[in-house]
Amino acid sequence: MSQEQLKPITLMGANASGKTEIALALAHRLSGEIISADSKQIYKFLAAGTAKPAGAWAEPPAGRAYLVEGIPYNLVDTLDPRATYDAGSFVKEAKAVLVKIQAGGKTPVMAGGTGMYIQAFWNGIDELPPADAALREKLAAVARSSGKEALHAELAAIDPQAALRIPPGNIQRVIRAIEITRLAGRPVSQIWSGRFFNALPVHDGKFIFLKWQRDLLAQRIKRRTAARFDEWADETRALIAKGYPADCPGLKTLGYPQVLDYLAGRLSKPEAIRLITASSLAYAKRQNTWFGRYKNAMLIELTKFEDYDPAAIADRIIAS
RNA sequence: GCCGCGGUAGCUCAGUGGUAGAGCACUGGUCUGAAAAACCAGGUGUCGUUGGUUCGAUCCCAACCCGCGGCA
Repeated sequence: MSQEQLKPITLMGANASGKTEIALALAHRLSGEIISADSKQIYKFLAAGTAKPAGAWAEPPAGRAYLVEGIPYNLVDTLDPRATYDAGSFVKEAKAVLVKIQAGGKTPVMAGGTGMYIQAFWNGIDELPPADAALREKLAAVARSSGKEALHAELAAIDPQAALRIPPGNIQRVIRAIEITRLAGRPVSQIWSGRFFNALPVHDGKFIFLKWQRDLLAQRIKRRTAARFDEWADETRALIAKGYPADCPGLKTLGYPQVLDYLAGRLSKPEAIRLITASSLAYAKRQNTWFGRYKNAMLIELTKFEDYDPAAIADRIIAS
């Protein structure tokens, strides 16, 4: 196996675009292992709701692995839904996995739809203070009592540059900017190096963006949501029965709030499916906007259903 | 058949005698440890149809069409 063949393949695309099947086809052909770049499939017990690839945990002598079609699928099904996860953790873990895969003489295939994680992985992220839940809650309380504008003004007072870049309505980012500035002791705008944004990802290997024509993707999402809804409802009911709070990080995932509303009788099944489909589509739009920036990615456009042939697409990627 | 209510954006609806607006949807975009998150921008229209009154009607009047409810 040459060094060239051990270079990673990064496969990006919106939800329901069929990345998993293509990644598996690639792994079969290249003797590869998959690294999932997905902020929600990382959680245990969220399967139907996150379209987690169906697999099983194996405990071979070589080590514990989640296997899908016999292929190790890394960074899925490992985290408790009560735990938080973030881009920094992903970068650290994914880098370790990448090294491990290559050391084993296999080809890493990174597949996922979480653009921020993929970008953080390739561009790196600046050394920033980690999240401080207590501080965040304090700042959120300020926004609740005095308003978002007041919190934004607080940011403007300590870092006018950052305040210009972040709209007052985006309270999450306002809080994060204040958090960094306070914890680091200097303005966040001076800490941002610009390496994360303002640059195309400096990737190694192949860099692929799988893009469906919108109306076709809408049909795929609609079909998939309806098909797995009952299983999704069972899964969610079981989580609540196990004592997981409805607002824990794992359940703060697209669609679960609607499923919870359905379980509570606040939404009918067709209505829940309609709402979930709509927000999945909105999410797909954001994903495509994100990946669309990557002019250095190989674009695979799917404009009819027949275009989706995982084996053929895998061959095309390998030949590129 | 009669009575009542309604017909305005893709949907649910607000509104005015000077050609119209909200929420959601939709379109484009932003993004540094919550990212399946959190945001920013954009109104896309035969105001059911046809007449009448008026300088001017989406609004007032009449007839008609359609929907819902009630009475027959």
